[in-house]
Amino acid sequence: MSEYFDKPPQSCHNCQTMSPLFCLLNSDELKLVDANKIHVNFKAGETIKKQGTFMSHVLSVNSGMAKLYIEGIEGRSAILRIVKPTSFIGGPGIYFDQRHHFTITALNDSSVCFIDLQVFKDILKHNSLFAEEFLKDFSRDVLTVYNRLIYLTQKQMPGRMADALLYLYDEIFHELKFPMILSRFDLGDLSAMSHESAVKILRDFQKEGLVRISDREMEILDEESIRKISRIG
Amino acid sequence: MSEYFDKPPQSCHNCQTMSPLFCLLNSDELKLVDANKIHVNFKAGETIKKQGTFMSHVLSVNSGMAKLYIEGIEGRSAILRIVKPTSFIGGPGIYFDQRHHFTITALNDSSVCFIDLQVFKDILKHNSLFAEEFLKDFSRDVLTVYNRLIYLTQKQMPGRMADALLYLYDEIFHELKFPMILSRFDLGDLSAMSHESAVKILRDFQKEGLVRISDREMEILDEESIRKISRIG
DNA sequence: AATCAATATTGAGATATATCAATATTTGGC
DNA sequence: GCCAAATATTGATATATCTCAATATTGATT
Repeated sequence: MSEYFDKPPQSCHNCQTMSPLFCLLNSDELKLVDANKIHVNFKAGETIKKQGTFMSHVLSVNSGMAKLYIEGIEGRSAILRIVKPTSFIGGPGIYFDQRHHFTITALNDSSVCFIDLQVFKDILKHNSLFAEEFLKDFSRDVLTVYNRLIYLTQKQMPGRMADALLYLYDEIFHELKFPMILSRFDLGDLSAMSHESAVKILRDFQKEGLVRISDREMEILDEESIRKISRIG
Repeated sequence: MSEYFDKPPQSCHNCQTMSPLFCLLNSDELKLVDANKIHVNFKAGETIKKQGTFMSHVLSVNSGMAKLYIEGIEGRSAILRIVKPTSFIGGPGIYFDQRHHFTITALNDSSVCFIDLQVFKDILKHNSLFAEEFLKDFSRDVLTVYNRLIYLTQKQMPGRMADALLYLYDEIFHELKFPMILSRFDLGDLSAMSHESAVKILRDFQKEGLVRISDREMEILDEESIRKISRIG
């Protein structure tokens, strides 16, 4: 009995947390998705999808935050982006090799729908508006990676950390004060530096009054200066 | 009557240098492409497409090599890939914002077809086999960028240079001895280091007998060692 | 409340890498 | 073939960054 029935599997038709992409489906298509989806809850820290595994489904995150990262060399990771509700997660594996090319880990308790990949592809083939929007989404993600490639290879640590903070502000929380869901290790993985360096840079920012870090909260106090540090690298 | 008529504009139907993607078009679609394409020759060093400009066309490189790079911070560039014939070039701008997100410069004399973007999109919408192949192509490119992101941020210079050389061998020339079409600046941009560092690393490789560099030619002498350097970073 | 494990912090030292400046070499244009 | 400009090379030096090791703090579990 327990958890299994706490949240009765609801139909996609009256789902309040559907990712915007799926709003473009008509009733029949939604029914198809409904019949071929699996809904799973994850606890903070759990792995939602593991890099390298077969891509049997695409994902839609209904609630909770997650980090999406590439597992690189000798255990090091590069966080590509933070996933917030409600968003679709596909990736280059859909059309290339049907594998996941990143790992997704829940940062807090999350609720995720897994939609059968073949069903997803079939719908995409027949609904061109949906296809266009999917491609737009995918392309936006690609541009984020372009951007990350540039700033991670061409800026030094303070600039990279500033970019990481601005990313959290601009793209994820839209508030200068936000809950610090990322560990120092995570911040290092997001800005391509060791976690010790992440600590030191943040300490410097704090000393100069640019940010305030208290228990599980981060506040950008001097946005202009942070943006300047981002700019001058 | 000069260059204009040296190479009479040939029809796409009997084009011998069509990129593989376009081989999936039927006769009518090819006719449409034919009627809405422009063919241009470039000299070595010329800019084929400039980052930031409006994407009115997609490209197909018929002959010649080119470098495709992102213009980053303070004039620094990151080469994403080397373009060889015959290949299609689109990019994330097609579906996101109709802009070019990289610059393409001819490395030697090149011949390029520009295909009207709207025509391309229309065909894509109606030919699902073509669409699938396009997506596969695009996804492969994205994975290349993923890969580059990891190796540029997680390996040190010798590993990055080894990867650059192996990229040229594995993906572009398929021969251990190949023409050195890239300058030291370019090699630096391909492996995220200053051109002076590129020179020094190559000198070290040469001293240890791993490669041979002579006028405009590069030869990988000890592939195993180069692969090992790539692996251990 | 006590304990253990994970995370965070710090500073010292080692290392990787960029920058600068000087010189050499190559290349394209005349 | 000569010249100017671009490219390549080199070594010295400055700087950025990582690694290591030690300590502190926090969080989860009992």
